[in-house]
Amino acid sequence: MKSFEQATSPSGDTLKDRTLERLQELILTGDLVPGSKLLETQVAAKLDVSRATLREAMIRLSEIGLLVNLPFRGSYIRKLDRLDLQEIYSFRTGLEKMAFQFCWDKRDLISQADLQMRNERLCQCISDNDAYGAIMAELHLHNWCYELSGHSLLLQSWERLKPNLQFYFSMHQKAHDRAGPLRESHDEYIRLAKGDSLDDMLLHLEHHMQQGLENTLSFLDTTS
Amino acid sequence: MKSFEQATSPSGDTLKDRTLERLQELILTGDLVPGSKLLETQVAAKLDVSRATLREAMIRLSEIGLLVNLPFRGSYIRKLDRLDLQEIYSFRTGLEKMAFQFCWDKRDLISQADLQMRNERLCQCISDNDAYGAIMAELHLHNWCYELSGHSLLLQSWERLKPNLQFYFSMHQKAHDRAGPLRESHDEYIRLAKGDSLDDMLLHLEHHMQQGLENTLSFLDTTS
DNA sequence: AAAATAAGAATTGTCGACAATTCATCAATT
DNA sequence: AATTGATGAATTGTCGACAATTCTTATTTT
Repeated sequence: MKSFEQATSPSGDTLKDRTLERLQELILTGDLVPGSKLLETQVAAKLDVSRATLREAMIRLSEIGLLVNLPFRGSYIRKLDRLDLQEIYSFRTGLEKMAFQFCWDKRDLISQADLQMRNERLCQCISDNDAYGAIMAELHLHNWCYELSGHSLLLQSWERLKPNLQFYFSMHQKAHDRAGPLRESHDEYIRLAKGDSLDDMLLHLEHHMQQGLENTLSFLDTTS
Repeated sequence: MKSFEQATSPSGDTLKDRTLERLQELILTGDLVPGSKLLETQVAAKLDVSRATLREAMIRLSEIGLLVNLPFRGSYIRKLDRLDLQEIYSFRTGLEKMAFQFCWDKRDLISQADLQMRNERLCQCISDNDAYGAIMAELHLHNWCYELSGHSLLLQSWERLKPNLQFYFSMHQKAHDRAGPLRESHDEYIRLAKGDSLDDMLLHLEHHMQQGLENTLSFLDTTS
């Protein structure tokens, strides 16, 4: 018997899953203010689902880290401070280095063309001044190495981390309306990812991520 | 206002959490056979909780990977094959390498003494032929670098991965009643972890993990 | 006036019941 | 005989109500 198909997209057709996505969207777009408390009855009514269903969705969001649940005291929208961001970025760096190590020998012409396409989509969004699209395109670009690695645990970890990045990017963008964390700094990334030296790629990753972090960190002094 | 205290031990005093722990224990001890289906009504009755409470616990176990949930079709106890184990070990290797990179400069006499103690506890269990205790002691030993790293995302990832290891060790031990994956092979690990060369430690980690994997993989041919 | 205490309201945790979907059985068709 | 299709049972998904806990506010005490 074939073992269970890992659902490539965990967004099933169950109401709980759709609720999860909608709530996540509400958080990511900033409709729900970081630090504020989520009243289950209220949110359930807003999303037109029962509390039980909402709670099942909230558990997953807590696991991801977008929500902080205190037993009997409620769930709060995650607040990101400078330290949290540093953690996210350093962890992301480590994950992506792993991903490149695993995917390195699996690269071929098809996957390289795929990478190229993702980059072009990103550049297009930047040209169009489409900040939100650019964020998504950048994340999709970075998805490449995880998908290619064929390492489900690694991909899973990245998928869990990604919403946190998206969350911060949205916050950041909302606070300072021009898109911050983006630029054409991916040229080198692409070049090395197609190149022959894994070590160079890994080294560049550290630099690339560090720069991305500093580039975004310099703003975070709005609220303590 | 102080931001939310990350609960150091997520095992809160809520029934859902206790249920999670008990169900996890049932899986880890092998009372529930891998691949078998979990009937919610049945398990809920067995644990003497409502189905809603059980379901909330099961969601978390699905996230960890001990359960596989198929919408409308049920939840199954995870089945580990050779490939899964390889993934777990390679991911674990990457995580622990990250952990040592982060904790390296934080080592001091106190933490080194702590490491020593954990190793001695492991050796004690091995001497006593306490297989289960040795498994726990080994995991606790490896916890050291994650705790010391002070990196919550990293620690979290490890905590999520750990039950899968525990799961396999128990399966393994149940299938071949002598304790398999353990030995005094941690001497070198300890020595290098206390030493001066991070590179040597990282290199040894690859070796240490690879050996641990091979040591356990050689059995897995009981059921396809 | 400040701190401690106690009722009441509000909110989260838990439960049992109903709805939607899948699974098992068996008859009908080719 | 094998495949298809329908019917009923079993199981999961979803809901609304009750119980336990926390928060608020008023009252008392020092």
